[in-house]
Amino acid sequence: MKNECADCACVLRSSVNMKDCQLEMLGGSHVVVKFKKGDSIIKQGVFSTNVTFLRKGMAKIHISGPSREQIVKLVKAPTYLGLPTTFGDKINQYSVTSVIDSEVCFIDLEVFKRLLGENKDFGSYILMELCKSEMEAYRRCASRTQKQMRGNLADVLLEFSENLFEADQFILPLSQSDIGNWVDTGRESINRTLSEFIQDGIIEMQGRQIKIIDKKMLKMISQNG
Amino acid sequence: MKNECADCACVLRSSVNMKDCQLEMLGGSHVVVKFKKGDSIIKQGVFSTNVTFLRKGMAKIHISGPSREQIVKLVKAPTYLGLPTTFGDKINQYSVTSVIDSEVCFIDLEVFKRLLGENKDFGSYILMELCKSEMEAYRRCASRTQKQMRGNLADVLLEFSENLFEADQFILPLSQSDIGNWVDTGRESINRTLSEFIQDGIIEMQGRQIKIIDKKMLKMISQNG
DNA sequence: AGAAATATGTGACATTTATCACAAAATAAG
DNA sequence: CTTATTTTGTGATAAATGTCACATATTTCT
Repeated sequence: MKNECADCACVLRSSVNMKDCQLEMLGGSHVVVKFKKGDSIIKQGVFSTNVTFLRKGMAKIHISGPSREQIVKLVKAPTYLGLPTTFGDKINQYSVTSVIDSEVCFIDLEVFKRLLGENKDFGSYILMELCKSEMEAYRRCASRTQKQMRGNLADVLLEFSENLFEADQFILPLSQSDIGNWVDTGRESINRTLSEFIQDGIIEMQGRQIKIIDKKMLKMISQNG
Repeated sequence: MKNECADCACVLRSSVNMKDCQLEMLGGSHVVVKFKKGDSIIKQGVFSTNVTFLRKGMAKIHISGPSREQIVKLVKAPTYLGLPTTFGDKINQYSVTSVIDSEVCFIDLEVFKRLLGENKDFGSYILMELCKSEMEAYRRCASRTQKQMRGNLADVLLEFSENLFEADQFILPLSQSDIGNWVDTGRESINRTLSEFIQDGIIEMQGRQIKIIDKKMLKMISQNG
């Protein structure tokens, strides 16, 4: 396989000054693996000694809660997967599953750590990422629990449209019951609320193809709760 | 004021190898401030250039959600406060308020950053802390949203008993409405559920003095949800 | 100490969401 | 291409919790 690590790393190059020898070090210790839609990339409870980087595609991060599986967030490439689970413990604390065909780069943990120590920029980049995602987690949790259905579903649709696909039209990569697991409700409620949105002319839907018609209204719903 | 930084830092010494010169650097750039119960230590939305370390006491971390204030977690000394908010952005992303009389050490951000770069142990210690608290946030959020009242309140009581005070008897540092803001419900529900627990002989209560009688039952309630 | 503000206890009632049940459709598997 | 499995659509009902309304304590402030 061609060494695609420079590509991988170029994502970081914009913000991080990475020396060629460090790139080589990365290049020498990585494996790229393809995952199909629905394949498990990281499994909660399993021992792991790799840092995982999502090169292409999209994945859901989920954790098994007291009664059901909870989707914590959806991420798109390029991004590291499971940094917190990698550093805190050798045992994965959550699962990651691809939701569309994806490519993942597995990097040896020791090499990664050495890099962190050697390259100050890289270290603070990772630190920042962790901080951002922790803050994000707090905000989302507060949002989820305080808003009700319509607000939460609006958030999900906006998240797809604005962050994940950056388009007003997209194909939902999740089933309705997954969305339910994301916003803490049953699939039935999701289904009903989607129907309401269609009725109200906020979105159009055919199968999993979704088109956002009235984004302003969606934002209103997201805000007022 | 006597330079108490060696004390402060000794917390880290167990896990981190900190050189004396580095300790001195810290010592030269810190200010210790006392806070009374209820005082605001960090205010969401305010500009900040300090790293904040809780030397003594206990504090609540809270964030303003869409409709009300959400308590994210309670922490006790010794611990850093607001690392994620300090690094991600110069503007505080959440608030921290002392819930009992406390002492806080303000450290210059630049000095802290230099230290991070110089001392690899320290850097990875901080990294780990961030990872742990992110994982904790995920777990808690899933728990909160999936359990109902009794389960959540049981969790809160156990958190006080096992982690914060490490005793079966303690004085609640939060009002019932604060607890409501913590577990996403109104003060009325908290009140009623506390009464139930008393009725069931699980706890005793006089004013804010709480005594846990049947911890086993409390854990049962916490688990089954 | 006395007044004002904040916190607690408790009932009645409305609302939201969870749950169950079952049919129809769409996808995946052989 | 046909069968099995997973998803989606929709009604009826139950259960949990949010909300409002007051009374009573308790704390804080001057």
